[in-house]
Amino acid sequence: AFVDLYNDKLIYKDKRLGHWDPAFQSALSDLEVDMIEVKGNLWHFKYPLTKPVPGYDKDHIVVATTRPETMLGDTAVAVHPEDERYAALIKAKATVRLPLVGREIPIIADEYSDPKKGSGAVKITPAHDFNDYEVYKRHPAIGLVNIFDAKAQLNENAPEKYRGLDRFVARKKVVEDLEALGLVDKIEPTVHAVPHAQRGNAVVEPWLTEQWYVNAGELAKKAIAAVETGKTAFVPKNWEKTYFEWMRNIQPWCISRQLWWGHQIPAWYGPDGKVFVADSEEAAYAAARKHYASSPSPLVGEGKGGGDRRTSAVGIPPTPNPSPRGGGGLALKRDEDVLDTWFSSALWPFSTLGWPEQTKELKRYYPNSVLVTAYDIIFFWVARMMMMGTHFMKEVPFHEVYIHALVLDAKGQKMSKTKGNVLDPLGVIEEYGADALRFTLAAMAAQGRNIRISEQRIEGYRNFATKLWNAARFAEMNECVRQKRFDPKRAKMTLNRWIAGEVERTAAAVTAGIEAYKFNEAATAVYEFTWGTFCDWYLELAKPILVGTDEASKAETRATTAWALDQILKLLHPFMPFITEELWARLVEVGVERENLLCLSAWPKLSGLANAEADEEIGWLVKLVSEVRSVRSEMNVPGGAKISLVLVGAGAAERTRAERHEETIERLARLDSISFAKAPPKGAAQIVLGQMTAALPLADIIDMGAERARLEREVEKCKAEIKKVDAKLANESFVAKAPPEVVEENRERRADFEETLKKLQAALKRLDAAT
RNA sequence: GGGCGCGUAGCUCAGCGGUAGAGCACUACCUUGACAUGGUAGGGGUCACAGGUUCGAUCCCUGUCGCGCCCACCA
Repeated sequence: AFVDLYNDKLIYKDKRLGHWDPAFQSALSDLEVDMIEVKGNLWHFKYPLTKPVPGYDKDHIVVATTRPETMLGDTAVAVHPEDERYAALIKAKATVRLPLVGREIPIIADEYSDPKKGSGAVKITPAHDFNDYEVYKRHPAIGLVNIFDAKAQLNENAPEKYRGLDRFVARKKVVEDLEALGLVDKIEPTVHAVPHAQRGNAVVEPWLTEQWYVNAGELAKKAIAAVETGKTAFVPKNWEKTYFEWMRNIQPWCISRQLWWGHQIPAWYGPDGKVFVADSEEAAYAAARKHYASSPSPLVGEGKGGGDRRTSAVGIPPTPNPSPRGGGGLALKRDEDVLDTWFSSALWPFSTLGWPEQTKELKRYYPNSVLVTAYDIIFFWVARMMMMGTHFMKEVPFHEVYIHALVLDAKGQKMSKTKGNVLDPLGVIEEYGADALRFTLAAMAAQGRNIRISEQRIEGYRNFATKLWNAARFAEMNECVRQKRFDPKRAKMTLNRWIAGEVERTAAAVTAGIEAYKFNEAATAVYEFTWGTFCDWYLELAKPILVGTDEASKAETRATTAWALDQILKLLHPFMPFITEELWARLVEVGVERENLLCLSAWPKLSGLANAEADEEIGWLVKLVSEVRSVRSEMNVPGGAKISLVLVGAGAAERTRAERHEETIERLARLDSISFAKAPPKGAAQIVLGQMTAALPLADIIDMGAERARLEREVEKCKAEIKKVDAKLANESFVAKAPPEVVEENRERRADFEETLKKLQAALKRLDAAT
């Protein structure tokens, strides 16, 4: 890949400023720099003009810096071309005498200087500042003076008295010397971010080095287009902004590293420094021999090879050439640097599949469907895979990039080995189980947001696992065993029809959540169903049947329970693989054997199970039981007190339902009996349920004053709701402009509240009559 | 300095142009036959603030304040 890119002129060697770690004497990039806020000063220095300038009333120009020692390497002072304060200086082509050094340097006009900052004049040190280097490239005439050696000590380009000094020692000395000369205008304290090398913590120094670069700007074009045209899509989509932001401002990618591990760069240098990039040393020699045969004999000697880039600027002794090779006295020297690890990582989507051979695997698995990763790796890896993939394979490496959350510590800090705030997953698993941890991560994986790990949530989901285990145990105890060829569509009982429909809805929600990478929605759907629907209602409603004597109903309910539990295990398996697999096996210790492990079983695809009648009937049942429980609790009916329920105004359907589920209702609402009547008995608590009023005769148990207060509260709530809806409906523009179904919905809502209100008022009246 | 994002119940967080939700915590009751790692019922929110768009804003837009992350060497 390196050779190909080189031949396409997309890899080149360039001398540029780079981050330099003086402690390790190597060029830095990527991950290796930390910005640290540091207290420092902003020193304002006066640079004297070499001669007075007409139209400019001072004899000097003020520049400011946070790194005074760099002034020894200044080669210009820049002002903004439109800055009127300095127009005369530009017009006169004025120069200043660089203090301490004596060099005469020009005042130039460049857009880089910002008239609003400091004095509006900025010193230019092209060899030691990135921005200044850019200025230098626009004004090459000013030249460039490198004043540091590889250890960031002052070199021979600095005045003699500073040579050999460490940069920070020199900083103090320069300031002192300028003060002695009266050239310090002022000193302002400041706080600024200073890049530190992560290993060793040395302040990084911008330093001229020769490195290998990839023309990332060129490669980025196709990678940008691929995302623009949707060939590759980010999930969630907002990460595309980040991707574009980076790709459109991409800098040449420095790929050489001064490390002794890694892929060595396949470049060999002839004695005159001519570079031969080739797949192998043999090929490099062949190319070199060919080259030198047709051109004048190469210089023989040392120090001109490409491997001595560090010596070109400062005095590190050149490495001796390795032993000559290939005969004929021609000796090539291989570049000592290695490739940035991200270079080979960028090739990963296809190099792992046998590329450049056109293998079966490459054909089948490139492009990939989805890359799953975290956002902190978009720059380093995703973007580069996109560049290399679109370049070498002419096709994106993957169609989707799912950016998942980062797991942060309890304080919301990114976990890092360096900081030592890493939560050990093994410890969590030891305490709560791997399933609980996994479920927690899924449940908290809302898109576009990080996860702050919460031990309480993990504990909650551990409890959920226990709940599931106990539900399975209940099923086992009640002989709910798997039936071969069981079809929930053929269930006759409303309860079983209902749960089948609920399973179908849940399966659809879980599937949709997973497919959209909304794992929290999927996890929540299966959690709510399992606990809130299956355990809290279905199993409770099934109990009377399971302990009853109707064998046909019992059989159907057992089979349905076993089936529903199997569906739960399947839906839950991606989130809780261990407990579900275990239960999958245990549930068939008696009964029909499994065809497969759970992890190899088909994902539920259900349809046609929903049944509106069943939904309505069970919904009614749930409501009735809940309301009775609520009144019992609010009225402080003692737990042991058995009371009876009188249904007033029940229609035929309600009567049938009440009779069919009599035992269930009695059990769940803790009732003695259920009866029907035209009017409620005296001294009863009354519950309005649609057309029907449910009365609980409690005269001798509870305080009727409390009942009156409870009903009045209900009335108030009802009135408040009606008032809200009325306000809406009275608004002409609402009725005219809102969608008709919304208006209709509100009318219905109003009618429902009105109905309930009437019934409540009637109930109150009866209460009054009774007391 | 540039970019991205977040302020919703006490806490941790979902959600969303038209009835404000979960878990934990809290209160009361319940050792009922799967489960006290449980059950039942409840209390608790001007959805940061201010404007704007809209019939209607927690949700969309703008601004302010507070917080976080990423990128950027320092005049």
